[in-house]
Amino acid sequence: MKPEENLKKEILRNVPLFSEMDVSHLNEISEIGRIEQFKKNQHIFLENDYYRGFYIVLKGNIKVYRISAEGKEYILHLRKPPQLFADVPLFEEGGNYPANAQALEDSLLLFISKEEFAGLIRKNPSIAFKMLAGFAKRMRQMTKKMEEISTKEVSNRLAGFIIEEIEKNGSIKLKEPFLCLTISKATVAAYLGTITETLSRAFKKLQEENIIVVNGKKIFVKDLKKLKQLAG
Amino acid sequence: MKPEENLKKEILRNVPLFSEMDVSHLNEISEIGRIEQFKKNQHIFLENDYYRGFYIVLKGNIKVYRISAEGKEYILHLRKPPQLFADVPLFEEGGNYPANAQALEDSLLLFISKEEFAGLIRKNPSIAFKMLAGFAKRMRQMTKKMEEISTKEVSNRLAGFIIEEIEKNGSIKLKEPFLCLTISKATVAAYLGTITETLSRAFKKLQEENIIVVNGKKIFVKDLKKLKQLAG
DNA sequence: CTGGTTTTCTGACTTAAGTCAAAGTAATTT
DNA sequence: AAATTACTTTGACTTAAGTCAGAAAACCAG
Repeated sequence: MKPEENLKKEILRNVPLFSEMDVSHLNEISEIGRIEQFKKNQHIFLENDYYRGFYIVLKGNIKVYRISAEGKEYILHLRKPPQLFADVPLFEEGGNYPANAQALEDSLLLFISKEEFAGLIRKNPSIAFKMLAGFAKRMRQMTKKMEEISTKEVSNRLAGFIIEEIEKNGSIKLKEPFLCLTISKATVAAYLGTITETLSRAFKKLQEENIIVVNGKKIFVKDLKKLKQLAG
Repeated sequence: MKPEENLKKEILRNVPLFSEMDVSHLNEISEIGRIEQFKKNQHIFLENDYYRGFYIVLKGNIKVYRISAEGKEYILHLRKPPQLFADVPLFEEGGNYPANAQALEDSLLLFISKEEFAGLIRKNPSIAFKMLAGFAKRMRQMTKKMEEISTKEVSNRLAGFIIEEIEKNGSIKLKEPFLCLTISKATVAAYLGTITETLSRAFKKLQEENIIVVNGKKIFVKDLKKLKQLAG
């Protein structure tokens, strides 16, 4: 078996959508999915491309974004293993991708075509419920983010972002939580709905208040309590 | 049959979730749902209340909102017939309502308990797919709104809101589209992620540019092309 | 290592939108 | 209809965050 195959099975087990499947089912999913490699900065699809199916991130980091009429980039999601993206259009009328997707680093994706997925869900209708749970969770996250963008200012949103990240990497439990950005600060800015200059000043502000220490791409949390307070 | 019963059946036929059900199924849904009346300003549920089930709007207007730590109201959704609300928590772990819901006018709702719904979906698994389609549509709307809030300014968001409303009431096809607000401008402001003063100025701006004419709660669209352009 | 590119930061300035206070208008009650 | 209340608009002011331009730092390829 190719080394990729092991990674594929390993990750599939962690995809919430497939988490309760037994081995034979996982093998089946593994069969219908096609592994695709993308170099850093390479696009996976563009807005308005014909919708072929969705992706599961096996390795790397993907940004899904749109460009506004005025040319401003707006980042809809950042996706790491074992997350899905472009799964929403599976259940929509229109036949095109509604946004752009680009690899932020060399990435490995599992592509599942809409036709294959239709077959899979026909055989395992319980996947529909998994999907509903996944959608529900994301809607919750989205409403939270929407609320944040319209009621909080940038430094508060940054505080929230840092907390999310140290929760994900588990270091929130340590005495000094930390995080190492795998994406550029310009990307973080667009994700928080702002621009690099403003983000830079927000980082400075948090540093001046002795809440964090920034060293290039590394961020050390000095005062988690205050950080949480800011994030609200 | 009570007059409410007719309204109930009539509306249920229009709920996308139930749209393709045959009469016997609709009757069944009608059976399990309980009609509830709410006076203007009355609350349907509050944040952190125990989650009992979801609602279908038969008549009236409902706002689902949250209050931020600083006391700012943020409106998540405005719901009219035949829309659903509080359906997302059906598929989530936590057992509480994640927001507040309040009637903006005297309203009639159909309440469906989570237990009854679980039974319904067991008998008609196809409802899960309807639900997925509904969630997908809403996620699309939410991403659109999020993008708008973080990239456009208030007058553009207002333009978008007016277009949505005249699309919904059908008057967009007329020579002079119009809309009659059923909610206060303070509510519109909170829905657009801003405050009354700023909204008032945005209305003024659109009027000064001869795009709309505002007369109390009535808004007449004079220049749909420009309005669409602003909305982007 | 070095020259060049990209990314990030800083400062000066502008602007959209928030705050506060007050006046004006509309709606409701008695 | 008068009075009370709620909603909306206006004006003066403040502020968060965007723009533009340039400096500094980090990253990479030859």
